[in-house]
Amino acid sequence: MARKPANALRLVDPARVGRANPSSTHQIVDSITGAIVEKRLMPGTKLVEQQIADVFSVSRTVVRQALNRLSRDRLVTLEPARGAFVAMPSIEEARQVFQVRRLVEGGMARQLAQEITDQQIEQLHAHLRDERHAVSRNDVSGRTRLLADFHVVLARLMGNEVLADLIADLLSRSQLIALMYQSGHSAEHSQAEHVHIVEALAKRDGRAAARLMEQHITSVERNLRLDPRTPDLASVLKPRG
Amino acid sequence: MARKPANALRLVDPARVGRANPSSTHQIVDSITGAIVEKRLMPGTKLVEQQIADVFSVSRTVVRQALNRLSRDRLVTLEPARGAFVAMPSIEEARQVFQVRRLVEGGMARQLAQEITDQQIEQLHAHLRDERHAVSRNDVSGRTRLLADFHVVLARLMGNEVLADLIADLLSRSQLIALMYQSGHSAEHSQAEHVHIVEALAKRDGRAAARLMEQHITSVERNLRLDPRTPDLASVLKPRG
DNA sequence: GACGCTCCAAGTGTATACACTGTTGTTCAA
DNA sequence: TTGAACAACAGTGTATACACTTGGAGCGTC
Repeated sequence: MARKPANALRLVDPARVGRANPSSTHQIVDSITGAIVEKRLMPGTKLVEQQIADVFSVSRTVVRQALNRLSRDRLVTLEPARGAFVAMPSIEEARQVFQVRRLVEGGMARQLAQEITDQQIEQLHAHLRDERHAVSRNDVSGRTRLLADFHVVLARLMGNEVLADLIADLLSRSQLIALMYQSGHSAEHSQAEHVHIVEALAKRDGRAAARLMEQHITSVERNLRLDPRTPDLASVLKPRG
Repeated sequence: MARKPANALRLVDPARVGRANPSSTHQIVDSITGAIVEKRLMPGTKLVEQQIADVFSVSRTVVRQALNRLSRDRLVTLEPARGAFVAMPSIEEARQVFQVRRLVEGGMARQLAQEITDQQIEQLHAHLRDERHAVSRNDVSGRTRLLADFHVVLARLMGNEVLADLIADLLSRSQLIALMYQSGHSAEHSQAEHVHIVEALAKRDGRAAARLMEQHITSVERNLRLDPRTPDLASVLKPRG
C-alpha cells in the first residue's frame, strides 16, 4: 500500500480516506435535526451558513447541501437570498399532515392485520414493553423516540421500504408540529392506544386496527393547540406583557 | 425603470434581476425531468456535471444542486465519487410504489366520495373530456400527461396540499417505472377506468370509488413487464447485437 | 419628526480552483 | 497470454473568492 507521495502536500487527513464515510453533510443534517427535535433550536430561528460551517469546520458548500436536504424534509425553509430558518408549519399544514397520516397509517393497519405473523406480533410486544419502561422511568426523550418509532416499526413490518420512508417522513413533520404547537398529549395515553392497536392486530381484526389507528392519530392531533383564535403571535408576544 | 448603474460593471443581465426568478436550478431540474419522462434520457445514463453545466452555461455548483434535488425525487441516483445516473428503480421498488399508491389513492377516493361537490364533479368531467380528446387524437405525450394528472387533480380536490404533493411524488416515480418496464397498458383502458372512478364519485359511493381506484392501479401495474425472469440486462444488451 | 435617500455590513448565490477518487489503458514480468 | 503494478485522465468533493441582495443605520430634506 505504501505508495510514494506523488503530491508532496496532502491536505486531507489520510486516516479519513476510504473509511466508511459518515459524510460530513449527513452528520450536519443529523445534528441540526436533533437540535430541532430536542427543542434546542426553536421554529423560526435563522440558520446562518457560515456559523454552522465554523461549528463543523467545513466550508459553506457542505452546509448548504445539508440545509437543502433539511428543507426537503420540511424541517427548515429556505427563503431566497434571505437564508434558512427552522420551519414553522402552519396550522393548516399541521391538519393536512395528520389527515394524510390517518389515511396512510389507517390503511396500513388494516392491511397489516391480514398478513402479520406471530413472530412480528411478538416484535411489537417487545416494542410496547420498551415504551412502557421509558414512560414509567419518565425518560422523556427516550419515550418520545419510542412512541414515534412505533409507527415506523409497523411500516417496516409491511416489508415496504417506500411506505416506511413515507411514514418516517410524515413522523418527522409531526414531531416538529408537536413541538411547535405544544402537545398536551400524555405519553401514557399514547402508549395505551398503541397497546390497543397491537391487540387488534394480534386478533387479525383489520377493521378495528384501522379504526384504532385513526382514532389514535386524531387524539394526538386534538391535543395540539391548533387553535386559530390564538395565533402564534399571541404566544410569541405574550412574554413581554 | 432606467436606474443609473451604481456599480460600473454588472455581470448579471439586469433584465433578469427582480423578475420572477425561474431559478436556473429549477430550470435544470425541469429540463432533466422532462428528458427522463419523455425517454430522451434512458435509465442508467450517466449525467456528467460539467457537460450539463456547459449546456446551461452555469457552473457545476448549480448543476449539483439540481442533481441533488432530482435524487430526492428518485429520478436520479447519486453514487458517491462516481456520479449521477438516471435512476433504475428495481422491480421490488416498483411493486412497493404501486402498493403505496393503492393504499393512499384508494383511501383518498373513499374519502373524496363523501365530500365532493357537484362543481368538483363537473371539473372531473372536464378533465375526462380532455383525456378522451387526447386519446382519440393519438396525442401521445398529451394523453400521458393528462392520464397522470387525473390522479393529482383528485388529490387537489381534497384541498390537501400535503396529500397532493405526496401523490405527485408517487406519480413521477410511477412514470419512470412505466418507462423502464415498458408499459403495455392501453391509454383507452386507463381512460375508461378513470370514467368509472368518476361515476362512483358522482354517486358518492366511497366503497366503489376506492375499489375501482385500487383495481385501476393494479391494472396499470399488471401491464408492466415486472418479470424477474427477463432482467434489464436483456433489453440493455440487445441493441449491440 | 417623518420620510426618503445613500451607504454599509451581513449574508446568500454562483463561479472557480484544486485535491482526491475511480477507471482505463499501458508496461512489464511470469 | 495473463495478470499485476503503475501512470494518466476524467470526473467528483470541498474550499474559497467574489458578485449580488437584503436590511438597517446614518444623514439630509421637507
